[in-house]
Amino acid sequence: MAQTSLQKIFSGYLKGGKLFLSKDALATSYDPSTITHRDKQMDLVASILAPCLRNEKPSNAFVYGKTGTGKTLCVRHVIGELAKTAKENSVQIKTVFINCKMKKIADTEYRVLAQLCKEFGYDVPPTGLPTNRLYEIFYESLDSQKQNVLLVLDEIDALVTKVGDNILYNLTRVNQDLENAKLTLIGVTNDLSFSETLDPRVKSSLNEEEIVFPPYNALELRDILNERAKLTFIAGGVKDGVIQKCAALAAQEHGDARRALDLLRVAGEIAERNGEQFLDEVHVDKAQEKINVDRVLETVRTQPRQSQAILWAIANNQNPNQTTGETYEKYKEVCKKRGLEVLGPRRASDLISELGMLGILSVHTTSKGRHGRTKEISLLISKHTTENIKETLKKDFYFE
DNA sequence: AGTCCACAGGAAGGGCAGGCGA
DNA sequence: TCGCCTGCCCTTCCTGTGGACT
Repeated sequence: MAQTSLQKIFSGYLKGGKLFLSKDALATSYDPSTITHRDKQMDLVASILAPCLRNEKPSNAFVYGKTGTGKTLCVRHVIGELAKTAKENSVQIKTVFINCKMKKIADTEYRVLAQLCKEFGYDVPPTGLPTNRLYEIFYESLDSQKQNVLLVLDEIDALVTKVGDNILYNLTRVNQDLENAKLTLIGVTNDLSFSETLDPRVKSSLNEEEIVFPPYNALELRDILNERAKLTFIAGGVKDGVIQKCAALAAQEHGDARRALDLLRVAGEIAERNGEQFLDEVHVDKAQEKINVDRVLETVRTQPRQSQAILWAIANNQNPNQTTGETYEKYKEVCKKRGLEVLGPRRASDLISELGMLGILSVHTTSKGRHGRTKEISLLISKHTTENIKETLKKDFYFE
């Protein structure tokens, strides 16, 4: 029985019209040959980094812009072109990209340094050495040959929030001790007020140049989508209005191009799965809903058990506006039933705040006068998504 | 204006795991 | 083997706080 239904799916898939030419152009990793609506920013990055080609040290720079505004893509693109030109002219340039949000890879001072050492061919243990020793290894390897090193720290705000700006202070000072190499830092962040939080000494040396990437507007997003859609879908596969709708929805979410491309891809996949010949606006609506649910479910799945227990307690409480104390009591019951260890109220309060930061809960601190000060907690997701979460926690993690 | 509640949230530190070097 | 280092999760202790109540 199951076999025939599987075969039905496969033969239906084969018989159905082919909608996609290739999905590559909608992938996050795709590097287009030309980047639309970012000429000004790319020129600026290029002119800042150009001194490399004369073996001079470029200024350190900060790149600001919200998610999906093309910061990382443009920086990578410019550096790629720079490396090509350097190679043609026999100039020695090394570029290192580090994403500071990569958990367990580059989210602490030690790990960033370990990653840097690795880039220069020195394998250091994932933990154990004093940080000073790592700095020494890094400086030695960096200075081992005459070269201009461009170090791009993507999502630099995540690193500084977590471990402070000590590491940036040390990295901006490193050139004083180098004889052969020159190190240039390029910080990429989506927090526009990030530099305000830095130590003034770090700020002045790191913030020598600033490039701001404004959000894309709906028209710009439409151009980007049109270009990518041509490479992705068969001619005539996308109905009128689809691109506009994706662009408009993404423009509402602070002009996020990544979001727009995701919408288009998921909409295409939904249409293809239904065996349809065209992609229309209904598929975009479905894609929007699916992306939202998937995002939340993925977040919930990857949370630690204790956070899941708290979420379970909140999702199963009839009261739409719960307090910290109330939530904590329910959470204790859940732990008892599930045989989990019960965390202290202090830690539980932090976990509730973290769920708030993830956009799953709405958490507001309010004062109820005589009745104290507390957090007001409610679910920030739709009823449909909440049911999905409950189902997932029940099925995958045996909550009941 | 002062009191009081129910926490918020910062600081310090404990305990554990993983690892290095002598 | 031991002392030391780091990261991580957590507890304990403490001070601070907004606003209803007196």
